[in-house]
Amino acid sequence: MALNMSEAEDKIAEAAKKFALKNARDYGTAQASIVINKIFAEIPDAKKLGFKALKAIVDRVVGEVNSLSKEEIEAEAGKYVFPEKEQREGLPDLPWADAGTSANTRFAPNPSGYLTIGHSKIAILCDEYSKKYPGKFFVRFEDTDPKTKEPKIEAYKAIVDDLEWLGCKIAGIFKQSDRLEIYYKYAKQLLESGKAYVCTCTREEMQRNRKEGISCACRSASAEENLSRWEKMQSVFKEGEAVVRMKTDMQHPNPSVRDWLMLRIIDKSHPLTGNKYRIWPLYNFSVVIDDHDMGINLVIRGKEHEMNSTKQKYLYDALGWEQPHTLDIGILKPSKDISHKSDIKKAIQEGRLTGWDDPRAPTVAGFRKRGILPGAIREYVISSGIGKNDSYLDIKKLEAINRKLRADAGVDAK
RNA sequence: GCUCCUGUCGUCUAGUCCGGCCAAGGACACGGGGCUUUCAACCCCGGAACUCGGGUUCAAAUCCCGGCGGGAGCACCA
Repeated sequence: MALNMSEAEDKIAEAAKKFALKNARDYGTAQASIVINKIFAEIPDAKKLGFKALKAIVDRVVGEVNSLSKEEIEAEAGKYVFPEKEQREGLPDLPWADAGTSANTRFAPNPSGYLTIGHSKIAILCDEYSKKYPGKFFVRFEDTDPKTKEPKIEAYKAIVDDLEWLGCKIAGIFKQSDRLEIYYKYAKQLLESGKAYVCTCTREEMQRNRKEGISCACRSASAEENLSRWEKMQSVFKEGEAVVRMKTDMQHPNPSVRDWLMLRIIDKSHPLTGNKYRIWPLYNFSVVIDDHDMGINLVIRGKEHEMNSTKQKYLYDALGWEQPHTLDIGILKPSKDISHKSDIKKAIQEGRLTGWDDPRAPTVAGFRKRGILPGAIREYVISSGIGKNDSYLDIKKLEAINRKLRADAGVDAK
């Protein structure tokens, strides 16, 4: 038998000995199945040999190794070098990216308050990826609802300050309230091409139709009619009397996808534009226009937006644009009792916190006052990854990272 | 209810796409020891997990089916 041993078999027997020694050293006795796995993983030729033949070799070698004394195993194993496990550094690679990819990202807050730790996770991830794949990171204020989400003037600056403190490299700052003419241009284009229509049904009728998958008469109106109705939206129609809808699929399983709303009339003064405009875009419409306009190819957002991709796909197709790549991220919540911006607002009102920058507040401003370094927040965010599971902030871990960073920087040196 | 997403140590996670270098790695927390006048920090050591049940395979955290748990969306909000 020994005379017929091929070169491959020698190689395998040698590898088996090496793995068996390591296995015996680490766990007391070597196990054949573990050794076989390692051989399959490291020696491609092993498959050619066939499982039975391989097992015979491994069984023999494992038997020999297990008959050795502890000292002998230790000595023999010491002759080999076993690589340490590798730990990935930083953020994972983008599966679709290659060496020349540049990632253009955006952080799109509503200017209604200060940045929480949850927001900063998204912002830092955007910034990090636009650095990892050199591209641009934009800030875009989504302030298109002066009624239910009234923008706060101070917030525009406070948010930018927080982002800069966090070390984000901002390539440009946009406000959607500056961009209404652009949205109108595309709305008209869509109306002309029959991809969208002005709907004058009442809110109740529309809700019922969507729920039941029924197309209303507005849907089949001519382009001329739609354009004329669009003009009337500027002044004749009252708030709630007409909206612009995207033509999607009235039979879509999710009723909210069925001919979703693109623009509506709001007769309330906007803190930035006053009464200049009264037709305001809805989120899904303005987002698509802006992302395309700004050359965004990587959208990083909270996973609650995941469903919006389905809606937006119709718009991208209608305009002939390519949908950007997306990363839907699990929400990083400050703690069990304070998990949302509104909880912080409430705590301030009730006097439990002195303000958004209270050192106990889970806001960027609060952490700053508390002595947390921006680098610590970034490192924490990066270590928490891009998974879709929600998680609570592990404050002890953040503080541990912070301690280490402060020591490295000599901040607390005596 | 419908549509979609998700489930790894106490916690946050790596690994899952492409099965085998995983009897599952790291960090924080915890326990023990060291150092220090004490505490903290720091150093060393240790315990600690693949949601469950089937299937495929020589081999499953990884693939397939089902159950259970968690989350999101179903706005003229973003």
